[in-house]
Amino acid sequence: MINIKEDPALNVLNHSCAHLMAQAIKHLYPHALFWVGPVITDGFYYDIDLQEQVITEEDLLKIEKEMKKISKDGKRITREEISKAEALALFKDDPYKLDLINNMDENEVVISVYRQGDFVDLCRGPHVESVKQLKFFKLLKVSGAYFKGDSKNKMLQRVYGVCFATEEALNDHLYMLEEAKKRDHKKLGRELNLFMISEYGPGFPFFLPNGMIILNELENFWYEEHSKEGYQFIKTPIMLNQQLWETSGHWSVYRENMYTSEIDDTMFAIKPMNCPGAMLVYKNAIHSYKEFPLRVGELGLVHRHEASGALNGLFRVRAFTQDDAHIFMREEQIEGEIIRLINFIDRIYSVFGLTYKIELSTRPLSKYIGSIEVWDRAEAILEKACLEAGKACKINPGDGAFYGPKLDFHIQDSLGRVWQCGTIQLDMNLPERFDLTYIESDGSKKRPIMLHRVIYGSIERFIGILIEHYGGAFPLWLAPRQIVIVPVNPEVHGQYAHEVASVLLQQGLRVEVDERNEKLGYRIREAQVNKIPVQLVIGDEEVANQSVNIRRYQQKEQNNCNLADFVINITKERDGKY
RNA sequence: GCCGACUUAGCUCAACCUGGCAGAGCAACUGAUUUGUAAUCAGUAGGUUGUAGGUUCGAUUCCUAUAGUCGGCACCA
Repeated sequence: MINIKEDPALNVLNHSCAHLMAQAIKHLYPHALFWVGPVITDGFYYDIDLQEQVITEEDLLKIEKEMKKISKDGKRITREEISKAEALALFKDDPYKLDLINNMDENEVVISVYRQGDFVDLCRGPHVESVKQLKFFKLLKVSGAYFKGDSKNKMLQRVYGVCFATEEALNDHLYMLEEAKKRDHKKLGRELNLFMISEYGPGFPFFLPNGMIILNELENFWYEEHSKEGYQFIKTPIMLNQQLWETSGHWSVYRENMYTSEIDDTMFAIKPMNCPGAMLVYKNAIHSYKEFPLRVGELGLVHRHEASGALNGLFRVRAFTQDDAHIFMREEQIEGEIIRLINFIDRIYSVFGLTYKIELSTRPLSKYIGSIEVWDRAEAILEKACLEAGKACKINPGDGAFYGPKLDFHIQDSLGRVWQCGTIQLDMNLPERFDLTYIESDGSKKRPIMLHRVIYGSIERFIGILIEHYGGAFPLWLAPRQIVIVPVNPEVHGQYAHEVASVLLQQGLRVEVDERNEKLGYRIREAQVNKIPVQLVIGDEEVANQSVNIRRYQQKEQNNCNLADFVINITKERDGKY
């Protein structure tokens, strides 16, 4: 997907198109006031205060029409540099522009306005020379957006659009958006019977038999890989009492998002995070430096009361499984452990062919605990580890958790939306709150360093991302239905078909025999539609040669292969994920 | 939670604007057909139109509320 914001030519084009849209909206809604209209990754938007009026998606065509009219008129776009006083005078009736101008320092920035016909806007530019150049655009959606991004402020209306230099480029982009919609995990999840969400439990996903297979494969894979990395595993309770959450600090900070229930006059909360339980496990024994780094993993089911409007298929749910682990160590072990983790995460993602970006989130400006020196040191270690591991790392200033800095791994879905999956977080809070200790080599009691980390992030979300990433056509090891055997004539070839099936079943492959009373073409089509990786057709020839005829998903060619070789090849493919 | 849109058979959609017996394709089921690589033919069944109110002689259609879903915002794994 093209990043319009980072393409210099498209950036200018889209920015100018945002102005064109604003001009058209001003024509149609004379009372409209405009806040800002920036370029984003997939186009542009403008935030508008329509004062009681509403733009709905139906109105977008009308606005587009007006934009085309203005574009045809072909007015030049001109730049003027003005003083702050002049700017304040020019926009004296526009509180939004006054807000912007008042926040500008004349000595630092040049204040400029751009004019096109009857429209003038405060803007840094640059812009195209004439509105005539803005021909191939499309308004895509309209939504609400809080003024200055703060939910305490009033909501403005935000209209999104996109602009290209040629009709082909625009059409390609729109086509791609349509294609991406076909990969939507909610749609594929229903079609392939992977999961469902009932209105009786908004945000609480149900996994269906096919989805369960994917879930189990991912969990098995996770356990295997973590065992190799020296992890131990635990399972901590779903519910723990109020006192524990007070100790962890969640009761005061996170209470709104926690589900609670009273048991025998004591308040309990369903865990929104696994850490406090893991702390109790650590404290259950006395630990020595010799055990470090102590890696304790847990596939932990957590529940969080997420805002209703945030829910979105498997991407955002109220109950999910974190592939959590807590690692306890000495300070000098941090860097090595983090490098090791980055490589581990990289290896896992590469199995799925997922690309990702790492970001380092640093100390928040206000709400944080611990000393600045400790934060600086921790951030430096994270950044260094990232560089040592050979990964680029963008810095997100002030985005860290209150308890420590973190490295976040961001993966893109099919619509180009970015999801945080993996994260490595240093925690400077919980070891203190739970008074965790270990015995140093000199016999003294010391406080261990602890970090939390996840790789999938949430298995539910990760499955959503995988569904879209693969477009529902999973690699063999993950495919819920791996092989369909289609006897040409079930009555004649059915017996051999079942013999083949039982050989494959013994290898732990997921096999079905489709002996329905339907034409071969029908059954093949059905297997293709259901994105089943391997179809084996069996007729006279195959029975005679003790062979199978192989056709793969989305391929037309067929190959004959004797059964024994096929079994070897297919199991090798399944087990060779990397 | 906020803004907007949407909700009709298992799925995809029609009828709604302009109130008057709720339809189609796919899937399912039954029968015929016995099939060589993306849809064989015929038939059957499937619905308190998300829910609750209201307007009306009459509501899937108009109005109100509510739930859920989707696109964003805010939040976030």
